[in-house]
Amino acid sequence: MAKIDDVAKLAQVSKGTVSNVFSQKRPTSNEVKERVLRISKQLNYVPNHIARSLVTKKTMAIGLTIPHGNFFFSAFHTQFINGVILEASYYGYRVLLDMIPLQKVQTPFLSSYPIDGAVVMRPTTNDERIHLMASENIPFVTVGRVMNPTVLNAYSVDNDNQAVSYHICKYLIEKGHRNIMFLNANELMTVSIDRKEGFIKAMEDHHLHVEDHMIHHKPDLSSNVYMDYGYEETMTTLGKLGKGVTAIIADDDRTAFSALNAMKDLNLKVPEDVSVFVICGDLSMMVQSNPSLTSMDLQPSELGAQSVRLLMKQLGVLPNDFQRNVIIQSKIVERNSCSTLGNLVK
Amino acid sequence: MAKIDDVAKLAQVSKGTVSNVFSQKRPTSNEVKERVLRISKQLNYVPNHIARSLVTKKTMAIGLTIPHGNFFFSAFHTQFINGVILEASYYGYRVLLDMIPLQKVQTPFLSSYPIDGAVVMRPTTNDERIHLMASENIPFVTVGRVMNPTVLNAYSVDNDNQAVSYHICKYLIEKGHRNIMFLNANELMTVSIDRKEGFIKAMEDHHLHVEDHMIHHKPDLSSNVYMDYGYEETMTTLGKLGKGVTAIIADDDRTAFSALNAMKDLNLKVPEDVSVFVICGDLSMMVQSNPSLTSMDLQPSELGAQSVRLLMKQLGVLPNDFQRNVIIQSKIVERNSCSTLGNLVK
DNA sequence: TTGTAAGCGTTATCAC
DNA sequence: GTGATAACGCTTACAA
Repeated sequence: MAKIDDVAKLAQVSKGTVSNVFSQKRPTSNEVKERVLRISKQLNYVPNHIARSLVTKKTMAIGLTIPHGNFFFSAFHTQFINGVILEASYYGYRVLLDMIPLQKVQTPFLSSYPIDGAVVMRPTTNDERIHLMASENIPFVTVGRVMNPTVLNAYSVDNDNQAVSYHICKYLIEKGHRNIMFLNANELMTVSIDRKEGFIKAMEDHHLHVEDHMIHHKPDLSSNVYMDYGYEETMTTLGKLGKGVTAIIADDDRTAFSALNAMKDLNLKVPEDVSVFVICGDLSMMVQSNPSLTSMDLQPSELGAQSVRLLMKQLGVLPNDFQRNVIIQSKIVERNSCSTLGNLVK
Repeated sequence: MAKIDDVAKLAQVSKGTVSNVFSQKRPTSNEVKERVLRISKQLNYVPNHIARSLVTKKTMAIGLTIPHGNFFFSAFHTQFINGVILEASYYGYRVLLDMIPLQKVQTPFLSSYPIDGAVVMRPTTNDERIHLMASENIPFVTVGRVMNPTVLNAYSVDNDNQAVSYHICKYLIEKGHRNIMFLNANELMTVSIDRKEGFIKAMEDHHLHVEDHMIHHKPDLSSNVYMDYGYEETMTTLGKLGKGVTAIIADDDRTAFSALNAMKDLNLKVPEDVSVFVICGDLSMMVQSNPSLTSMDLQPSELGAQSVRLLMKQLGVLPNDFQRNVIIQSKIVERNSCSTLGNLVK
């Protein structure tokens, strides 16, 4: 591999000049620039990324921490990651996929973490990854509200999750539903807390009582019913217990799918018997199912892009306006899975 | 951030010794090791990854090239990526998510690529990413057979795709089906070529004629019917054209889902009227659908792990036995979506 | 087993 | 606008 000295020698300039041609941190005359570039191509030279990093102290990479373990991407994750990669590459940044190491890192591998910043997906209450970032002084942006008591003023992007569930609930109430089952995300995730609040608030604002059977939480990843979440809840609440639920709000497409299957087994029709609302699903799955699923679009790829932009502000790549929290708009996309209840009696 | 010199000074050893304690490339006395480690912890010192890379010429990162653009992960991808990350972290390697840059890299960002090797997912015929790797001399492993005419002897992991479709087809034929529709992957992917051959071979081995309506290919990513693949094909072939298909083989869970929807709209029952076989789907989706879906398990996470292991052999991390191609076993998982045809008449 | 010192390939500083 | 030269923080012969 050709080095900067080789190019400098052949182009008859100093290595400082060659450096400037590539980094564009200082102007160079066109004549010299052209010659350097020509020689570089000829020698197949490109600056060594590592050597550059050593002196600039920038790795030009950001970490993307995703939930670890036996984890499955939903449509939300996929689109989010797409947004991150695209936006990062726009600023010349690479994306390092990043999990919390399951076992402790072995000493021979131990070293500093070669990223300039990180995007932390879906923090939990008192998230250990966030502690790590904060203590290592790595700039980071979370997707979802941070609730670590020791970490204040974190940068984050998020939907207004309280509003999300509030509006969904309101939407259903206005269609005449008053017995709504909410299949919420995992209890530890900050989003689920906000959404629960929004749900309750909407109910109370409409003078409806929130009963126990109305709110469920997705079990832990490690749980063996994790993949089935939505099925049992639907079977039990709508079937065995006969709670008279007329509408279901599902946390994601997978959950909706499970609920839909349960209703098929219960011989319940959507939306005639039960309305279904999906919070953030895979477009194709929602459009293709029959009926197509009414949903709340959380704009995951926009969340991804904005989280990178917020990171760039911390890194000084973008001018920092010190706005620490970005809220991404969400909006209801009406399809055919929610119906108006005929008899609007109380 | 503390540096190696700070630790050396405080521990009253040379920096070479400190280096050895962390890299474990040379033995150190327990007494010294313990002292160095203690001081390091005290100063919060860890070796600088970049500086180490500069001299060792290893970045301890591998690239994972995924299809770019408006792309959606199927269950296959998710599990595959899980396998890669887990196995890579086992050897102390990090994973750089890697897409072909959509626009040409701008000069100020131009530099060498900081990875030691790469895993290339699902190569196409004459894949440009593979050309890039080969010309840059970056060790790589493909997942799926390489068909670039200029790239010989590439390392790859794969299922025996010809056998995969052969066995599926044979399985269905032995259940009495002779009019089978195969919703294959994209035509440009090497897997689809192999699978098509296997399908045809199985048909011919059983003296069945392969007709035009039997083999379809997933459209290009850019196509606006990409997400719907399976729906139209099913509607047209089983509905409008009335070709008398009794079994469908779907390339992935999404495709199966579309086909299932089409059949619902056509008032066709699975498996009574039509049998459905999924090549590699999301477990939960297959188990939860009604009926649960019979499928071929391709072991995606094992593919991921093995691809990393093959890379490690090229990088000298693992002893190299020069076996360039690893075949991962696949096996049929019978569930309830395939039925035996009653009348086994020709 | 440990210390010494020469790199690794850049960029940054300071002259000119 | 360009050239010399000292960092950047580590590993690795080689010597002891």
